[in-house]
Amino acid sequence: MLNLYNTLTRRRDAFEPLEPGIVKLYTCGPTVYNVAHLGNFRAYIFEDILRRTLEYRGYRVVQVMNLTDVDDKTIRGAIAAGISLDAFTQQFKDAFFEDLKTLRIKPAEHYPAATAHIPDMIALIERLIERNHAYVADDDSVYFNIASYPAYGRLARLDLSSLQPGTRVAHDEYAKDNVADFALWKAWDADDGDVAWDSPWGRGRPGWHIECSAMCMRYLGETFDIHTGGIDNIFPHHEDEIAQSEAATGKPLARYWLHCAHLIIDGQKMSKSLGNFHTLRDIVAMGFRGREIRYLLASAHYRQTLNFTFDALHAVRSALDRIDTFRQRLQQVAGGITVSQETALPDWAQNTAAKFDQAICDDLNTAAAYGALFETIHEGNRLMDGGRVSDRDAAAVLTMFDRWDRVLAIMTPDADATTVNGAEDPVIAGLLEQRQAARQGKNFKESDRIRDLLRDKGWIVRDTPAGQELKRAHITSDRHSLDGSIACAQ
RNA sequence: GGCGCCGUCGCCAAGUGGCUAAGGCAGCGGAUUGCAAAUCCGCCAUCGGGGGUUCGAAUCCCCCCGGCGCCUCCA
Repeated sequence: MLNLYNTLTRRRDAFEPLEPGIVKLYTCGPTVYNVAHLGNFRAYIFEDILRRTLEYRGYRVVQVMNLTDVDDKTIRGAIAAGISLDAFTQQFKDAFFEDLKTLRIKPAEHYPAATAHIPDMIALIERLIERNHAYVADDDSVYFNIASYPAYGRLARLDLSSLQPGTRVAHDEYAKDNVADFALWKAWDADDGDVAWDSPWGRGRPGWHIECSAMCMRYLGETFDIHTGGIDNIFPHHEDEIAQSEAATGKPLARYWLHCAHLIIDGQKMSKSLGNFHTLRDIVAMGFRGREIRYLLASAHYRQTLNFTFDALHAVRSALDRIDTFRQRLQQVAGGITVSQETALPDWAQNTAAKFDQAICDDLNTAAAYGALFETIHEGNRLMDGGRVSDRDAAAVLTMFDRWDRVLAIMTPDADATTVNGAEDPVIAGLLEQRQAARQGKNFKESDRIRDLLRDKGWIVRDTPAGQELKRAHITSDRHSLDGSIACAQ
């Protein structure tokens, strides 16, 4: 059984899809006015792990992630750049998909763009007007009438009567009947430049929330299973989505609402003014890998504020090394044999296998799942030291790791980071040969000199009973190692 | 002012009423190694502070201290 914490009920609810075997999932995506930052990716990794867990549990998943390509920020950005809205947002859409790959995030089935669904939004707004849930104001904008929807505030647990207007209430929204009413359609104004669509209410553009309602219903139906986003989306975005969708259809929109907590940097909110604002690209440029960042962003439970630090990121590298070393060791013991998932696990792995499943199915407890992973590694190493792991057992554990990795996606090194045979580079191969000869002749001074030389060239060599092994050294530059010193090998 | 979250070993982080408080990183001692590396063995926290409930609390309640978030377009 899979339990998921549902913001709607504020409990961990047993998950059961509407339609057996298939899960319809809507995940709030990026506003493409900028390159996404670490906080955004914390949420997308959470959603990826949710998706992967559902698949792990045997469900087929239909996931929709919207791309918000029209709003105040995208319009402002396009005008500032002097290019069309489409051209402006396209570059960030491209960057977004590249970043998803870097982080091993599985693609969704659909990535609808808001600008491609304006007619759907107009149709939905018309439906709301017909049902008296929306009205055209004097400024030719259309607003949702909150007073017509008594359940408003149910998700965020907000008491409407106590709602105080925040500082960001636009001054120009005087046309609304009620300050809490929100825009479904915004009449064109000069700040919009040439961004506008025709509608029954004149030229204008959609409000923020309506795109998600229109697009989730188009791709997933009027009621679907899971809707996710960052914790900050609970109000107003998701609250408004529920109001306008359910007022239009009379049916519940999504049955499970999951929200991911924020990320902080060194205990502080990530912000440009504090100088701790990082995009994924910034971190990659320092020499860290997507795999490492993914591991770190999934290392805390998704409903817990995650403290991102460079110390922690360095620690990840060592942890991943431990995983890699263990898997290599298992492969050696397995000696090339592979087994199916049905093959019985050795006793020592059955225990942690159960722990892993329990953890991941308990509201996606990735931190505890990592615990099970490392307990397996410890026990496996211990038994392999004693020569008490058969080839078949090693293969079975490798198969289990592969299965776990369908959820975690952190086990395998990047293709360009895998151990390379030194023979591929004649210089390196030559040095290895020289070192081998020196060691055979007990000339350890010379062998140590070559080892240092290799390290300077970016390779770490270690001696094993099977001979020399070469690993690529991993160089990063961040505030803790600005000298570009060599950290652990990848 | 309203609503909500959090404070667990040097760092990251599980655990939310009852086995000796997971796990990773770092550190210390030992085994192993020509030296390293890897691995193993051992060591390394009583849970922000105070009070209360309970046979029993890191886990529930109250107060205080500290940090974070939402309150109309921010994941």
